[in-house]
Amino acid sequence: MAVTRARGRPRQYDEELALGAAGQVFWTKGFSATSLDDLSAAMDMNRPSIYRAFGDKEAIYRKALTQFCRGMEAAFAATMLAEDDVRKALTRFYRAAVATYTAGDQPRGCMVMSTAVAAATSHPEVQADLLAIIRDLDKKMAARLQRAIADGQLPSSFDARGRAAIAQSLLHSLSLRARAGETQSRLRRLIRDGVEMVLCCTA
Amino acid sequence: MAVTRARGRPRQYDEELALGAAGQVFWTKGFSATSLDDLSAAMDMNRPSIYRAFGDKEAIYRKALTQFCRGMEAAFAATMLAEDDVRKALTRFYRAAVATYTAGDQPRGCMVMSTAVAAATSHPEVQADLLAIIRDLDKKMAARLQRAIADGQLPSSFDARGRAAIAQSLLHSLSLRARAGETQSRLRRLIRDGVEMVLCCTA
DNA sequence: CAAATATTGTATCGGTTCGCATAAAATGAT
DNA sequence: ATCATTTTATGCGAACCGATACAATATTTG
Repeated sequence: MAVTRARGRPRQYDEELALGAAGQVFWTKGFSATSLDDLSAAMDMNRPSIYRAFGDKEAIYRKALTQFCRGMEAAFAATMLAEDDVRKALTRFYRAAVATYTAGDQPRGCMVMSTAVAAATSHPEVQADLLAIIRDLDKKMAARLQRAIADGQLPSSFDARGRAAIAQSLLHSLSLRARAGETQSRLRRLIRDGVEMVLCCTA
Repeated sequence: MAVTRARGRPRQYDEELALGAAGQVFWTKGFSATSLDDLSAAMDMNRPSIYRAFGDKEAIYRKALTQFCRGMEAAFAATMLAEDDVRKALTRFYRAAVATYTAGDQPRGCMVMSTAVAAATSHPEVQADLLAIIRDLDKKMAARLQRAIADGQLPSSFDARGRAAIAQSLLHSLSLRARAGETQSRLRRLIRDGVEMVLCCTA
């Protein structure tokens, strides 16, 4: 059976693409510095269409943030989960993160940490999103460390949950420093030292 | 000799106080979400007076940021430098940081990390300030760790500079998590684990 | 073809933004 | 008392803000 097309006038925009374009603007300029005209231009949609499709400015932002997180999860899977050796996995993960943080004309860090944080106080739902994102990564990270324990790469005394938070703090710092314009070499060094730190066994 | 008063109409505002009031608003709402009307109300000055006294919005923000950093430096001295034992010093420092990050009705994190980061891409001078602030704390932290080595509390093989960056990454994470609304107990635990991490000797 | 449905485009609303021009007020100097 | 100087206060304007009302367009269904 053929694909039954929707009833009315076919939409010109691609939802995923439009949201991605919106995300780029938010990522660069931040939530409140981004105007609907900015979004309209980037998404190639006029404002009424945007409202109809995604809701108001906060709703657009949150949808774009969710999309960004899907990308992060994919990157986590492609680095942390795809590599068996924990040390290599962590290194690949951080390097991939820094690569996206510093990509483009100017470094932007992580969209979540660079833009959601500022918006959190004035927008409770964004704050809730932010907390959920952080805790989710804590969980994923802890699970990966737990796996390393099961694989015999880390001692059973290793505190996976505690270290997971430490591991994420490194990511926070990399994002912040990247957006601050820190040099690649310093970021690389932080990764190197940080990985050892996260995995080091105090015994 | 008596204090020679200024020539014209005496100013009603106190520079330090007004800047502090401005900083509070910026800290809570972020740079671009803060309007001059917000500042005018908080500083108890009308807009033209603000412009005359501090310049435009960005200049006000940067001055407020500088004032905030002076407070941070004082806190650093009161905790890290006043305490001889490194472990206790670090713990006191982080706890003091979290205390200010979570003070008030709603947690706001650190003003620098919560607001300057978002503004950095659109305001190059703020980005430069941000980088300078980060590097300055790296230096101060490294010097303190170096002192601990000299005091015999850490082995001479201890990499003070590398660990200083790690130590600051913990601070970044605490700020971020605080603003995200993380619970006090989780923040405390991160401090506990983090201090051990920073000081742990891989040897 | 006509009706129903969905998206797009025009045009605009009321409110807010930043920055400034100008006047008023308060002091010291002469 | 008058002038010079400094700060405060009033008020404005051009631009922009987010959001919506409404008409036009394009497609499926019947």
